[in-house]
Amino acid sequence: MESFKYRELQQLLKSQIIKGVFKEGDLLPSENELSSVHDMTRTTVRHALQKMEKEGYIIKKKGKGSIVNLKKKRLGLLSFKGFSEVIGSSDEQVSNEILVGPVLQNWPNDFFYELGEEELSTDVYYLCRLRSVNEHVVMLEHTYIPNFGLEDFEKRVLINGSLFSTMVIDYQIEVTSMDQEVRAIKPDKITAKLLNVDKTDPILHAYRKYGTSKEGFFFYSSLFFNTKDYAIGSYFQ
Amino acid sequence: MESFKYRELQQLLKSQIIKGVFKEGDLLPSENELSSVHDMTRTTVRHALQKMEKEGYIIKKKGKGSIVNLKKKRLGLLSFKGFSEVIGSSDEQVSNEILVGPVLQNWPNDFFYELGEEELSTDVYYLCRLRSVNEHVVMLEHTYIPNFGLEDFEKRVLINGSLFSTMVIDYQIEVTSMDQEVRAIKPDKITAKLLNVDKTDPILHAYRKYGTSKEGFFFYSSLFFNTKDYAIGSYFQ
DNA sequence: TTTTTAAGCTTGTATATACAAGTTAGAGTT
DNA sequence: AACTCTAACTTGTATATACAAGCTTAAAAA
Repeated sequence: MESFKYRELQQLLKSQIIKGVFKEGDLLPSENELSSVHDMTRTTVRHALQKMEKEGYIIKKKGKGSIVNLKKKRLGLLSFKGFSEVIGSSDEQVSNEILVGPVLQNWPNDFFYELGEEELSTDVYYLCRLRSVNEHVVMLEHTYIPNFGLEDFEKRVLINGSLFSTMVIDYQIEVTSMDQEVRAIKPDKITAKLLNVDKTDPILHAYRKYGTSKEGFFFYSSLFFNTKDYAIGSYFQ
Repeated sequence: MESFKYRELQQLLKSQIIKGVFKEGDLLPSENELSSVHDMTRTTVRHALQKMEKEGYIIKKKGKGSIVNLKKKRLGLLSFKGFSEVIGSSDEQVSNEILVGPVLQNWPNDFFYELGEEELSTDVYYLCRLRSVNEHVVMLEHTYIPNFGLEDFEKRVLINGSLFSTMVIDYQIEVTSMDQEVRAIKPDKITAKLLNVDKTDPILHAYRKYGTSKEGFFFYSSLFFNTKDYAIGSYFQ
């Protein structure tokens, strides 16, 4: 583990944000305060904050401060959009049901991404989750996480129901990239039933490969979306 | 126009990259060279380069230099991925047919995004394009561009067949954000015929709103994808 | 010839400092 | 009570400097 001052501050602030020490809309301590408290120059503090802004954790405002920003622009996160309103900020109810808890198993045959030798030599955590918005099922996700030193992963409870948050806080692994393939398909029988759609209804399918800050560590998802009630919204900048 | 040293360098390098002074894979001059040539500290040069890296124009490598990077990660750009190979880098043939050239017209009724008063008070350029890969039709795109001082837009030829490049070079307008809504749908009769799919085949649909560097200037697209032969690939970091 | 080493390039991290410019709250005025 | 303006905060831009660490190449050693 390389250890740089700016990186340590970054990790600290990030975990504080995720843990709720600083909440959505809060101001972080000022750059001057952070620099004196953590005994580093403001330049170093700014370096840390710039990285965090780039990753979407905060928004910096001149003359104001650094504002905590959790809902937007997190990498690979897709927000569900209603036809007129955005979900999450309003009073929509989002639920996250784990159908199959993290279980250690072998890799499936004909896996959807090509795997490296190291990956193939380990077993893999499989996780199946169902997401709903206002009682409407919108997403079915199959996740595959290689068992590279994830201690007691099957015993962890997902923080905020989020795999990403859990990885950052419990394992200091940051998701840094995402590669995705999207298609419109007709659902198979089981998927149709779980998503509560007719077998003639078109659904959306995505294969994903996530890259992380841990060298050589990737994890994978196969996702099915019901876009009848809610479209998939995404925002890039 | 605010004028900062780092911003001037940024603009200069960007335009040099787009004009081809520095090509894909080239190394930019080193930070020390840039700092002495343009009479600024390396810190200021680094500030400019960091912004450019964030925008995807370059990739910085420690010990190596700043590498020009045009093909990847440009905002809102979706690459088409074959089931095994990526298109564009290999010898796949991509064609871009304009079905309806830029024509000035009124806004359609019930437009898919809510429009501002200023936008509604102008007319709009409509553009309909069909993209194919190896004779397979993969995308149908309807684009709507408000006529905010776009001189002679209907006479322009799209640079590299790209609307984005044309806007940057001919009008100095940079696309800075993209908001998108995606659904899986059954095609209507006309769309099915254009995309060369059966009317029972699921296709992918997206509404898009693009934000630009020009205050208050947005443009819009409605896109239909045939994902039977090629999935939609995207990569984020 | 092959390998090792070192020098000289590159970017990355960090300190110390100064002034510019946006925001806000309170003292003083009207 | 309502207003103005200043003082004190905030982040943004910029300089000058130093050393660390990754990459490349060419000289030196095996």
